[in-house]
Amino acid sequence: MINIPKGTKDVLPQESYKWHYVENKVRKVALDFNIKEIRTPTFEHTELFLRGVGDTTDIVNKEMYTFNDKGDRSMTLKPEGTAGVARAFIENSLYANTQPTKMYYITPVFRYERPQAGRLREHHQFGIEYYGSESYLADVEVMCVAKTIFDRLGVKELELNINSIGCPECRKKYNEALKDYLRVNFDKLCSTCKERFEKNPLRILDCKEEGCKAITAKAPVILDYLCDDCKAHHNNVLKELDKLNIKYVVNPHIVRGLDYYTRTVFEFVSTSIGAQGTVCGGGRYNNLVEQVGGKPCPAVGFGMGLERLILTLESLGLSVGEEEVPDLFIALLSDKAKENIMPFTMNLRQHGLSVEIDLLERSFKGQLKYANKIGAKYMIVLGDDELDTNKANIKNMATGEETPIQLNEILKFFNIEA
RNA sequence: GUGGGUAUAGCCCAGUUGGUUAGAGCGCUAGUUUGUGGCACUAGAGGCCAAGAGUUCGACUCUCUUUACCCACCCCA
Repeated sequence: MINIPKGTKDVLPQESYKWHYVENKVRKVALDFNIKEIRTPTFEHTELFLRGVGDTTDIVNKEMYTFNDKGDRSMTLKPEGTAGVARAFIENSLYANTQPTKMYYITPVFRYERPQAGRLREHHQFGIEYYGSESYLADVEVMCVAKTIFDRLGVKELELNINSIGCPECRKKYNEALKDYLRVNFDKLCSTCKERFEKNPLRILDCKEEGCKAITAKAPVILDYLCDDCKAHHNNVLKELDKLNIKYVVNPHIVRGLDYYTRTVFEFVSTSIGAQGTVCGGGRYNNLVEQVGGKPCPAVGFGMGLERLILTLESLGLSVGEEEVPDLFIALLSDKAKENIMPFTMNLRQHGLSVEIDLLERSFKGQLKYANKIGAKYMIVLGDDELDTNKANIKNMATGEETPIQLNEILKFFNIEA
């Protein structure tokens, strides 16, 4: 028996409707914001992620599915959605069009991690990318997209955490201040944080070790070190969120794990789906395009984990949609009916009616049970009487109510033009 | 990579201090007199008890190893 790779999941026929539900919701929200879909390859040159995501991140260092193709090129299954979009943006000269360029994607992403609740080796993200605007309005609109999705799905419990990690200039100053502070307590830091100290001291703020948390609780806050422009940008974002009545928590400790972020970073966090509660994470990445080889172009966006989103809906008892069921089941009662059933059924289907028949040659009673089992909305019995008179009863399976109908008026019954 | 937990029917689970034919519920299939499903009742199919080794007269049960899954750390969506 060959089984499914660790950390991956089958979406079975009886549950795929959940995916259709969230994907449809999310696509409709994108449409309402005039965001267009972009599809990029599942794998890219490894170099793209080294430069885009950043070679000091855990994602790049130890979680990528990297392989050499037959031409000995190093390829990597996308560990996140943004880098590929940035590459496509540059490669297809989308910067030459009228800006901004607003794009969304639904894509699998791959990270070699230890699976646990809400964490998989292959998961799926909905994400949006706004290129070409430096304005705080773009940051706010991006957050509004996420908020709108949650609102329409009925999720009220997510907390929006927001922070600014400034631009490279103010971050430099802050890093110095932070290091000065941490140096005093260096011995008390955990071993991984000691390593982070030189490479990426910001990450220490995100450490979950009690000892480190105690130290960082009183650490200097980056918001106090922002340059005037970054400060103004951040304040404008918050002001705008206030106007929109979007609640948030300014959390100076959130630091995204991808190196491309600048200024705004944010997360929507759920407390109901286990330890991996971040359903949506994003922010601004003004330097990404340049880092992967394009002319500088500001950008902002987010990624949203669809598995975590579905988990959240289910854990909160919210709708995840309904399983698709056939409109009509046709039960057979005679050989003559059997001879006619296929053309009869195909005609209905070709007009867009979802019709099911028995393919196992069951007994009459077995067919009715089957019709019930599959949740058919309506049922008709096709026998010699019906074929001779062209009349049948159409039965509402939920209520048991039967309505006389002409066999050639089934489509009309379902309000479908013949 | 580091911890902890679990592994018996398709699914969720029982299984007595080790004792011979391994159990329930749900689901599945078929019936309850032959043109009407859902409920109820009856019957049936379906298990190398995760794998391997050990202890024992005897192992689903005890020991060890392996594997898989789950949860947490880490990281992140």
